Amino acid sequence: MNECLKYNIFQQHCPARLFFEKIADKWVLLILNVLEEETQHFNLLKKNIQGISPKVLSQKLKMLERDGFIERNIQNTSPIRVDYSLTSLGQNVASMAFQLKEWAETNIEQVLAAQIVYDEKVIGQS
Amino acid sequence: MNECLKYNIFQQHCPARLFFEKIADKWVLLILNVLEEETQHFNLLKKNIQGISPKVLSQKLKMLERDGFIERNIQNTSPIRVDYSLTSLGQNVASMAFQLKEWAETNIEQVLAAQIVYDEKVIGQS
DNA sequence: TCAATTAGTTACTAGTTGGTAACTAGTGTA
DNA sequence: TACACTAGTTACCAACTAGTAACTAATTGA
Repeated sequence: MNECLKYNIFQQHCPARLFFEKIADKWVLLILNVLEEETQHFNLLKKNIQGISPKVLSQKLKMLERDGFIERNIQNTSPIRVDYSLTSLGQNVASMAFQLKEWAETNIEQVLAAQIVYDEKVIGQS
Repeated sequence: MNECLKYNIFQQHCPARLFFEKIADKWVLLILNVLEEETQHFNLLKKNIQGISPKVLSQKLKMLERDGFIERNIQNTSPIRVDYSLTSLGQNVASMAFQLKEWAETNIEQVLAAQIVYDEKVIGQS
């Protein structure tokens, strides 16, 4: 292990590892991607991230707020509206989440092609 | 939804979404981080990624190979050794995984500080 | 008064993930 | 012969994660 680094994600109980595991999560990265585009309120997030349940969305938003990634702003409109926006800390991670999204969308065909090649090879072996 | 994009991770059954969910995984991102540094064989990976079991490591490596991210090279040494290395496709994702690792290790203290602030606020409210 | 919209919460359940420990199988060495 | 090292695999079980559906609570407008 590297003695120079105080934090090391390869060490099982390192705080950085625990945190890394928390952001290496599909819902978290999807939420950050949506917020990277613009501030959104609860129902808008739910609508934009197809398949997320209000329970999970609520849980993840709470976690992201606690970690200092997003801000929760209650708007005095009626009916009441709660806006979620990225903090500067959150923007850093969100930009990485965005890179991952862009990469996935533009390279998925290469991945699908690789899968076909692999599957044919496996069938040939059996 | 954006009509110009063929693939969109926000759509629940889009291949890009399924793939995005697959790489948004702690073990996958940890493996890619280790391989980003250098080619490794099975037991070395297991040793470097503290806490991973041979079962999970084997499953994830198979998946990564199928997706075209890593190459599995059997060395004719004795005892036999299997080297895992990144493909050019894998290097792209690995570099993003590396950014995430670096970010986690350098910013974890800010996150821990934010958690303390949040927890104190919540206790104050109750 | 009743429906609709906001933002969630709750209880129950189903599904997925991962840990443990023991095992296979091939090769080399004491 | 027996152990060690390579690379996994397997079965069983525990724990976590997430889906469903119904519910709370406040406000507004018909």
